[in-house]
Amino acid sequence: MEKIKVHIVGDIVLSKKIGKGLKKWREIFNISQIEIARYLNLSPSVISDYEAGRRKNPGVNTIKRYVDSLIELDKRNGGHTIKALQKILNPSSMEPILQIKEYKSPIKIVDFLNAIEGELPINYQNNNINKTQNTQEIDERLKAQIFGHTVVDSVKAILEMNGQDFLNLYGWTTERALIFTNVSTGRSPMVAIRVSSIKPRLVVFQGVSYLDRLAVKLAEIENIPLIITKLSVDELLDRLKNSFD
Amino acid sequence: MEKIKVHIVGDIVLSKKIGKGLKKWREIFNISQIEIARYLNLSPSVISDYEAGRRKNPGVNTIKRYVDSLIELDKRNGGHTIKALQKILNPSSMEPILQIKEYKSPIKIVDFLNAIEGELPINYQNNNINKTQNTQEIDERLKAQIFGHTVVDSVKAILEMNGQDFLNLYGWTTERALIFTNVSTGRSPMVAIRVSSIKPRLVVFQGVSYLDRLAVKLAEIENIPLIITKLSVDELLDRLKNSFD
DNA sequence: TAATTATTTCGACAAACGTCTAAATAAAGT
DNA sequence: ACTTTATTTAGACGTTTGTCGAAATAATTA
Repeated sequence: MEKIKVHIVGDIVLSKKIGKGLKKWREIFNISQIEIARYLNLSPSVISDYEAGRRKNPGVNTIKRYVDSLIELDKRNGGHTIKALQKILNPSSMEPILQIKEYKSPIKIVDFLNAIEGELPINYQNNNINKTQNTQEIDERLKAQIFGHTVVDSVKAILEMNGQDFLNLYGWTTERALIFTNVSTGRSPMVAIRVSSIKPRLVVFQGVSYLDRLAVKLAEIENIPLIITKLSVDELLDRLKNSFD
Repeated sequence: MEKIKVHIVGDIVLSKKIGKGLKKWREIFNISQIEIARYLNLSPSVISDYEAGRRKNPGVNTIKRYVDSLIELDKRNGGHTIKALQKILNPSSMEPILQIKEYKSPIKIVDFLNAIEGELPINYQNNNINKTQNTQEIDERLKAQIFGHTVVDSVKAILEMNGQDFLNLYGWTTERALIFTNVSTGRSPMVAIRVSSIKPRLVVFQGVSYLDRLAVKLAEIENIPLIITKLSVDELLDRLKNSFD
């Protein structure tokens, strides 16, 4: 919110014509001069004077109060303009999460892999794109530890979650497995991880019909081990529920 | 560079004490009051008055000239502070962006659509999923206005950008067209928009071979008009460059 | 077409700004 | 300790801002 305000104010102050800058943002927020005047307890002609550039060097308080009014009035209108920011501040439904668990002690990825009958994708093992991805290095990374897991229905997640929601997948640590069920190709979940700022330690796909090449490549770029399991959703949830305690 | 200036100016104007805000940035740039005074052809006491908050509501030109002097004097001294700030505020390469433009005045989406020979996807028009998506409502939304556009190579964008980079696509307003080139199915770009906090006003796909159904559905959920263009990348960039001035 | 609402234009005026100059104080350098 | 440089403080004054209110114009609605 504050960051957006800094950008709006900075943009207006640096406009070649301050008045036009004010008007531009008022139009973006879809608010009338009369509404702003009422909010600020000013005559409507004052707002028109501002936007017409009657004064060549308005004071900074004028700009601040004008921008404040845009934001507050937008809020009152259940405002779309700052809706994305409001979404960030108010987490929405967690329904796409099927199971989330923090472990009492860290678990090695190789043990996790065994518990869910997971396997590395075939072309992951034979990949020549990243020459460092040899057997020895994969073994090294499978020795890494995780502290929890989150199971997500990937279809629901992609449809219902936004950036902030994505952060909520991580519990208290990102050192965890992120498990996507009903995946199909795997591209969408991996793209979502790609654009997210926070990365899991391990990604597991359940329900793969055809593993997408870009998904594999993105996993490599992110340096995240990618595992496939052929268990059903119920069986997977059961195994996870009764393990790692 | 301009972005840094917007950030500095916005930060100063929104400071609880403008004078302290000015001083903070002067100290960051490691420049003396006397240097600023010389640059601006003012008496040194004037700069001190500014920073001491002698006047409660200084004019925007005062702030602009002060910040200009910081930037210009830093440039003369090798630009070290500017370079450091660029790293902080804009960490990675902007290479995936092919073109970014702010319009001098708002453009109707319908006019934009005509300029790039854009069309609505077939199943978008006939879709029954969202019953409100009838011809009349689509026409209404095509009357909406945009204030700029960003053209992005979608393959490079997905591979090289993270969440913060995605915000950089928006210039100074989200009321813009986001144009993805070399799209193929369109699913990845639309997923990326899905998980991003900030949404464009309009999405354009270039280079579509098979339009993905999920991409269309995501556009509807986000309430973002989705347009397809058959122009080549070069032709598209050319048309955009020479339009909307 | 007429009524209503929104915006623009402009004169007026009290308050505040922008800047100078002079003198004092603080900080840095020798 | 002394000198030099940087910064602060305060009085003064011409210029500009912020705002009101009235009237006119433009846009929207009935």
